[in-house]
Amino acid sequence: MNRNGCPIGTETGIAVPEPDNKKLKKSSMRWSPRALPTMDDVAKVTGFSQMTVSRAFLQSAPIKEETRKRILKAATKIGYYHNKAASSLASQRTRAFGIILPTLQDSIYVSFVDAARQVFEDQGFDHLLQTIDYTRGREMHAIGSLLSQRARAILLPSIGHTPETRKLLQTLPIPMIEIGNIPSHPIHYAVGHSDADAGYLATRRLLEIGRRNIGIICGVASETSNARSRLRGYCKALEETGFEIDLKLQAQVEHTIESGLAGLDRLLKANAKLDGIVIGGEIWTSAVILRLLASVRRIPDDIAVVGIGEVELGPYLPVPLTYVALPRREAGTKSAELAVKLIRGEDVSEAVIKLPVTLVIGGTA
Amino acid sequence: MNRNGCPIGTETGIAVPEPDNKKLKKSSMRWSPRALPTMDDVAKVTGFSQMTVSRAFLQSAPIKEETRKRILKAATKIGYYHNKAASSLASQRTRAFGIILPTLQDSIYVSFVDAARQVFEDQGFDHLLQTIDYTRGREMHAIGSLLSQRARAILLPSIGHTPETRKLLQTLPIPMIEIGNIPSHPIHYAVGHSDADAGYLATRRLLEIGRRNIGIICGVASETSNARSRLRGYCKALEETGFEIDLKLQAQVEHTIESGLAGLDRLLKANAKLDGIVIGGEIWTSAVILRLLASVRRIPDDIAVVGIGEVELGPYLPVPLTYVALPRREAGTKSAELAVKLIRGEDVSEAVIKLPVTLVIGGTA
DNA sequence: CTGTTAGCGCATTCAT
DNA sequence: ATGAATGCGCTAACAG
Repeated sequence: MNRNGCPIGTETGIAVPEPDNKKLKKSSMRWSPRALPTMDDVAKVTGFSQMTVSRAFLQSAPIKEETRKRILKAATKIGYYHNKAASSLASQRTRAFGIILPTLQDSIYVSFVDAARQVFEDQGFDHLLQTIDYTRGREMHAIGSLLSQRARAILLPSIGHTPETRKLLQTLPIPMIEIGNIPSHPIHYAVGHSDADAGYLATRRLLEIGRRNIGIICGVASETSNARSRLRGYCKALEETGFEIDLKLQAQVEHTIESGLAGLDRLLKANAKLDGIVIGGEIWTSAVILRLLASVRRIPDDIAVVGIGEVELGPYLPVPLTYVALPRREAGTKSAELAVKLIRGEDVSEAVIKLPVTLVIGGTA
Repeated sequence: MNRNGCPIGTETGIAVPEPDNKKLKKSSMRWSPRALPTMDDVAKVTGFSQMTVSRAFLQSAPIKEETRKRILKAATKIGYYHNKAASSLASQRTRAFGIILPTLQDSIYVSFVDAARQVFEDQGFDHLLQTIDYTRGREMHAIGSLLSQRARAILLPSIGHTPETRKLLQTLPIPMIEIGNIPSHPIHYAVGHSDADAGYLATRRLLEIGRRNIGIICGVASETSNARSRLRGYCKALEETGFEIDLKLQAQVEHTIESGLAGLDRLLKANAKLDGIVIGGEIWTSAVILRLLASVRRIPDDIAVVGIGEVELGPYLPVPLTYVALPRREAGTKSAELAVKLIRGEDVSEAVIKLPVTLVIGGTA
């Protein structure tokens, strides 16, 4: 900082700094590959045998603590990194789990991944992250990649398996742990919640505060299982209270904000007396609320709104969001713990772990 | 769907479905591990030698197309998956790149990762994703993990290397490609943009529409290099126009919405005539704009706002966002292409690829 | 185009 | 607690 309170540094603008790197031949910017040291190299340096060096890197091997320290120090010094390919080939196993995510896009799975990662790391395991971006074809690709890397188990979203895929997944040699909406017939194991419960809880809230014309915006039921489940919970709540199901109150939309807003417009146009909305997906929540406010509807006076799933902006919206919280983080922890137990050959009491969804009351309903 | 337009399915509620899995002993839910087939197994089934099976899985190996097809079909049938550990051990190389992300949280890096992944996949490479959640200690952990997996190059954010880390990174045996704000002294290679340019462009816009008391909300300059750069660009624009730098117009805040809003409040309190704000981070953008509107300021009439970085909600805010777009996706593509070229031993013309930032004009400024 | 031989870097098993 | 021999599953280099 200079006295004006602004950082001192290179000029802003067109100038681009030159790298000052010794391993780059200045003239040609070509990278010269270098081979990494092996355990034999570390052995030679320390005077121990290759086997003892190996022991220094293993979890529980008989080795004197001082020896281990000496070896690890020497290894660091010469730039040795434990070769996992060789290690897992020799030991006939890896210490890695796979995680498949539908998308990185709407950061829904962030807390899930974070929680799972923490468990794996604490237990000395790696995790291999794959994304499929809601593309069916990429799911098998991701699984293939993880199996090629000999992941010990795979955590994957429960959404969107076709019956054929499901059959194929059944036969896989490692445990598949489905996350999110618990499927009616899990492949192997499942950890998550019931999206039907979530839809039910959201709709119940609106009914309880006296709403009678309740619409829902959600994904396309024929395509995604969680949209199907949320819609089912919505219908159940309505029917329980003696309301008729009205298709005009359902907007099944694509997974984009634009599409969600179009769905909202359809709902408003087709239902003059609309007084409640369930927003069945984080991606649409903020935009729908802002659009409602922009159209001079008061929330919750004119229209009450309940979201499904937490959104970061929720507490900072003009009216703080009322929503059904889904147990993402807990699912991450529980599923990772389950995975670890399984590959340890431990007995697990349940193949399905169902976590509760909870209503968080803000100001929108 | 039934005639009422709602999905038919299992009851909502407490009931949890039982898995119908043959590989699970019903009584104990314990997983029985199975060994995966090897190339020898495939060889036996097809009648070819193990080496020919190997060729069927190699990128460019002399093998009759019909033979390859037969082998691949048999492999699929018996559930063989190419063993990457053995493969890379034998071939003395992997086909994997590492990507390190600061966080999955604010989905800033989604388009970057997506673009990079696409390049890698097209070229037949894997990618290994690691997250460090802005924690310094985890960076070396992530790099170590990637080196253990023998990644051929690493794409990593340019933010937040301490001088010591930087020195260590210099000596690594594989190319490090820094992404995002281009550092003044890249470790090896860098692909990205200038955050100083971004700050400059945002501030210029506010000056050009006649604003005279322009504040900035950004990260803590002493901690993150991109906050430092953005602040520098902001100062440069002001000084160019002959304005004094005023510390009261700078809010350096933590990477949370809460903290950003507190910063906004400080700016408003300390500067009665504040008529422009640069929001130097996606995480704060939507919340700051909503708070301004809630406090009965008109945008842009009372206060004009320019964001740095695109936000998904931008077009759907009460006033559509004016912002400086950062080349995330292009950086993903370019950096992945660079990585591939490097490990192919190809010559690259530049060690630093600087991509332009552009002003996208909405309604907030 | 296909088969044979050797060995990648490490962990297992058995010695000491 | 340490070392020696052996082989994990695959690919490189050669032969045919």
